[in-house]
Amino acid sequence: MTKPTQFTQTLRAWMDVFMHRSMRGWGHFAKSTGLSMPQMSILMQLHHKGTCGISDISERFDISAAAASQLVDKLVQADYLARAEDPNDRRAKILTLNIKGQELIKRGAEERHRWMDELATKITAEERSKVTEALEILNRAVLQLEEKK
Amino acid sequence: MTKPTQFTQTLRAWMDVFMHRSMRGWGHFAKSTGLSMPQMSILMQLHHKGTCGISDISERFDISAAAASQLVDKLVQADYLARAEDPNDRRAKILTLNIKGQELIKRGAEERHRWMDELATKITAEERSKVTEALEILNRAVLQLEEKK
DNA sequence: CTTTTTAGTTAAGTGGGCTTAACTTTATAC
DNA sequence: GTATAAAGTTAAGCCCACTTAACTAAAAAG
Repeated sequence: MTKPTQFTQTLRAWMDVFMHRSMRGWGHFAKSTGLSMPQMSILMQLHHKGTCGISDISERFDISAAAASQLVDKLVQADYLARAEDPNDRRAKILTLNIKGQELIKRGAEERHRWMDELATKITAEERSKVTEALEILNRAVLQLEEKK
Repeated sequence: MTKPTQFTQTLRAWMDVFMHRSMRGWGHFAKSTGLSMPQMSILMQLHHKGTCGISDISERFDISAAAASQLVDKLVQADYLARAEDPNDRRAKILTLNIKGQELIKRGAEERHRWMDELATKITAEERSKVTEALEILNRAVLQLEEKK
């Protein structure tokens, strides 16, 4: 690990700002849609994973299965996601975002992408390609990290 | 804006993963400390800004002044922050993190920094310097963006 | 085939965040 | 100097997330 301090410091600084903005952004967006933050988080989780069961949500957010079931039920009733029976295990449910849910997440993401587009205008084309390359490196590293688990 | 698509796509991919991890991380950390997410957010906001008043919190999180006052009161009673009178405007209060609050935030940040350190082990020294440079570019761009407001 | 474990639901009750409304105190406007 | 606006606080009440407990139904274990 050569020069870990500068790397870490820079990454930290970036993280601080970036996370601050993201969380505030999602919070406001959730409020504007009438959904609570936990509900929105479930939709995001589902967007990320594609599909999951009640117990997955329970684990991810560290809440009881009962709480997960109740939250999901509201989202199902509001038509944001579908809850189907798992053919392989008839006790389990398979949750998937339906169109309304997908569009909601897309809209939320777009709002925050706007900030990134603004960011893009503040840097030159040359810098932009450097940043792109760097982020690709990071994305690849993340994949490696996730695979190992 | 030359090649905006690749840049945007990469930034988006990074953002997705990164935000997901950060939010889950903070959520779990908040729970482990016994604080709620709104309370934790106030501490983070204060860590970020250094100092602010009740009305600032009210605006930032889009809640009523009453709600902000109540949340702050709990944090004051739990000794996470200090609420002093503003000498320039005796109606207003000046909120600052005290030692306990600072250490809490530091601890929370460190936990997520551990992930970044893991990330650092997945990339070569050469890549690391590229990434560092790129993130510095982004940080500078963010500063420019914030100044303009 | 019986027992136990696992996935999920339902119900009752708790706690916390949030709101509105009424109020105090200080600053600003005219 | 009086009126109005602004910063916070307090209280009452609502809603929602969350928990525990009791339950159903299906899978796994023995």
